[in-house]
Amino acid sequence: MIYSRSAEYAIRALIPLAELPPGDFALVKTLAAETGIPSHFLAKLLQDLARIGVLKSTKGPHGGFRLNQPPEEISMLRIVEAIDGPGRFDRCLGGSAECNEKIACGMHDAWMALRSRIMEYLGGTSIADLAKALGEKRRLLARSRRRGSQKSAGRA
Amino acid sequence: MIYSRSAEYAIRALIPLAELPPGDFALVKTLAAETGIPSHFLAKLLQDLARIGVLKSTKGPHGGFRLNQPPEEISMLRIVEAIDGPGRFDRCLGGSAECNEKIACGMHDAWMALRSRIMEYLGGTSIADLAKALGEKRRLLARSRRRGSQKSAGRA
DNA sequence: GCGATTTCGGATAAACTTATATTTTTCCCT
DNA sequence: AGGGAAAAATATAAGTTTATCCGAAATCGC
Repeated sequence: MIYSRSAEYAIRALIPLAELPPGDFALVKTLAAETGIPSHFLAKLLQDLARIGVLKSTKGPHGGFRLNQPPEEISMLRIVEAIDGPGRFDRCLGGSAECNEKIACGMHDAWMALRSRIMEYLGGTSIADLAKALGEKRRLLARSRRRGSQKSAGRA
Repeated sequence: MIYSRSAEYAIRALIPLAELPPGDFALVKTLAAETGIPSHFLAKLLQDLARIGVLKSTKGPHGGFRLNQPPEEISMLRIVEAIDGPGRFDRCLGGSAECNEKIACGMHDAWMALRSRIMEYLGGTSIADLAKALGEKRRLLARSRRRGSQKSAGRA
């Protein structure tokens, strides 16, 4: 995997949050049920995201979590760095702590190319993008299910 | 990181093995000293690689480890799969155990594109490639370290 | 203010990865 | 055959990630 499971959870939970009517709060319990993530664990992750300003939390009745900024402005990279710590992709595949042109490492150049691909993707994809892609996919699936056979496809 | 530290160690240790005169055995202790990898831990990794046939080991005096096949035929992917287990990149970034066209996942398509890049790199790069790239880099560094006297002669 | 609801934060623990130490087995050489 | 060298196997420990639990603090409705 490219990032930790924790980061994966965080990103996954942000999508339903992005689909919420702006301003609405969601309960951790609800998000956990929707995504299948252990709720207490998710709570901690969301707290971390609240701490860095991505989410807003309120306690008490009608409380919960909501986005604290437009989903377009939240990149996957930001979440990965918040959860896994920064510099996750800085270390060269060869292992040198800091690999550069001045260090003997046969992987450096190829890794940098691949790395930039990864960073482009993570940095260039926002939660809004993910939510939108998911919505389209859901529509597509619903349509093909209506139109196609009654035979149900395998569930996961 | 893209793969585990264990896999990183294994790949790193294979490079000096590939640079050895064909047939020669290297001691774990020597490899560990050269690469800076904890020797006992490296021993375990090399044992794993011997088990899957990438390395050949012999005990006793003049024993040690050597490649069991040409380094051109050992891809990084093979090592990563041997050490980290197969399917490390099968899981979609969104978390679905098996993500495909039939499952609602907003990341699937983008991830598949990125994933194929990664697989291409890991699958397409052999230990021989790494050793060669490293050798070239070492030569280049040595030359530029002898700097001062003349501008680079432009020879390859 | 009071009680209900809900997050927050700390403590704990299970699982996995990484690392080390020790013993056993195998093999070569004399 | 016997002694020594080296990997193999096993056990243990440390560290990190993942997961769970619980009490405290905050907020709301009354």
